[in-house]
Amino acid sequence: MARYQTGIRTEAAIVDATRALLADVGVEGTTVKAICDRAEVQAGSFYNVFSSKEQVLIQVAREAIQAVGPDPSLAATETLDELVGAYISFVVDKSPLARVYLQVGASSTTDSSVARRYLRHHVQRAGRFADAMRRADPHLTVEDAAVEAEVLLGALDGLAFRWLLDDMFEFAKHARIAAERYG
Amino acid sequence: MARYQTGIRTEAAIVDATRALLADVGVEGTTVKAICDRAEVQAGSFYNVFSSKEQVLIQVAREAIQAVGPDPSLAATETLDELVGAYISFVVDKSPLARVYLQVGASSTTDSSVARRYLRHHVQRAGRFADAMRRADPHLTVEDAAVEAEVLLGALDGLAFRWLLDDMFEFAKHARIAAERYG
DNA sequence: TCCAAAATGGAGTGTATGCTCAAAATATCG
DNA sequence: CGATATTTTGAGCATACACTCCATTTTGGA
Repeated sequence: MARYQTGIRTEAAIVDATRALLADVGVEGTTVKAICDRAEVQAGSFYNVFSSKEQVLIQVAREAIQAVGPDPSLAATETLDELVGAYISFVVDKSPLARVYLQVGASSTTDSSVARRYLRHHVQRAGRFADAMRRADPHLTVEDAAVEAEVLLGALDGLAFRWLLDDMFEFAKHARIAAERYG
Repeated sequence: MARYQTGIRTEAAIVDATRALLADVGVEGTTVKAICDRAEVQAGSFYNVFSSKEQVLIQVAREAIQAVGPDPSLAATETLDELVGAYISFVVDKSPLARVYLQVGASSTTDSSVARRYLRHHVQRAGRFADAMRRADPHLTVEDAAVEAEVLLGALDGLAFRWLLDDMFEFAKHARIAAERYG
C-alpha cells in the first residue's frame, strides 16, 4: 500500500483542478472529464486515486469548510474583531475556496450529509462568535449572545453571497460595518 | 395561435411541478423526466409547451425573484419595517419559492444571465431599502444609506440561507433583530 | 539491475439525460 | 356534425455522463 510520489502528485492535481472548477463553473459544470482535462490526467488515473466523483467533491467541500474558521487553538481568547478579520481574509485571500464554501452551503439539500456537516460547523463557529461577544460584554446572557452571533454571522454570510454574485462588491468594507452594527 | 384550455392547464402543472422539485431536491435533481412524472405529463407535452428545460427553470426563477419584493407601487412611501416584514412573509408563507430564490442566487455562476437578472433585482431592492432608510432619517447621505441597505439586506439573505440549511431556525425572530439596529 | 507494486492511457460500457417526431386523440368553433 | 387547430402520446435518438478494464509503463526498494 506504500504509495509512489507520482500518485500523490496526481491526487493533488485532481484536487486542485476540482477546487478551481467548482469556483469557476459551479457544481453543474464540474464533470469527471472536466476535472481530468484540467488536471491533465486520464479517467483511469482519476479512478485509481478516488473511488468516485463524489469523493473528490466531498474532500474539497471539507477543505473549504475547515478553512473558513481561524485556528481552533485560539478559540479561548480570540476577539470578535479577529474572527471577523479571519472571515474577511478567507474571502479575500482564498476566494476559490470561499466560492466553494458558499456554493456548497447553498446547493446542499436540507437533509444531505454535506448539509449536516456544514450546519454542524456553522453552529460551532456561531459558538465561537458568541463566546467572543461575551468576553467583550460579560453582562450578555448566553442566549442573547447566541442570537447576536447568528445575526452577525448571517450578515457576513449574506454579504459573502452578495460578493459571489458580483466580484466588484466591496466585501471587506461592508463586513466591517456589519461587525460594527451587530457586534 | 389561440391556445386551448388543456394546454394552459398543462403548462401550469409543469411550472408547479418544477417549483416543487427545485425546492425539494434542488437544481441537480430537477430533470425533465422528474418534472413530467410529477406533473403527470409525457415528455412530448413538455416540449409542446416549453422549448427547453432551461425555459421552465428561468420562468420559475423569475417568478421567485419577482415574489421576494413587495408591491412596487408602494415604493415611494413604504417603511423599513414593511420591507423587512415583506421579506419575512416571503420566507415564511412562500417557502418553496423562497428556497428557489436562494438556491438560484447561490448556484448561478458570476456571469450567467440568471446571475445578472438576480443582481439587477437585488440592486433595485437595495435601493428601496436605502430610500426607506433616508425617509426615516433625512440626515443620512445617499452613499451611507446605500451601504447600510446592503448590510441589512445581506443580513436578511444570510439568515434566510441559514434557514435553508435548517428548517428549525427561527428566521423571523432573527430577521427582526437584524432590522432593529436600523429602527 | 531486477522485480513486484503502483500508476497510467485510453478504448469501451451502461445508463440517464435532454430532446424529437409522427401518429393519434382531443378541443374549439361555425 | 364537420373542419381545423391544438394537444398528447410514447417510442426512440444522440449525447454526455460516471465509471470499468486491462495491457502497458513507471516507480522505487532490494
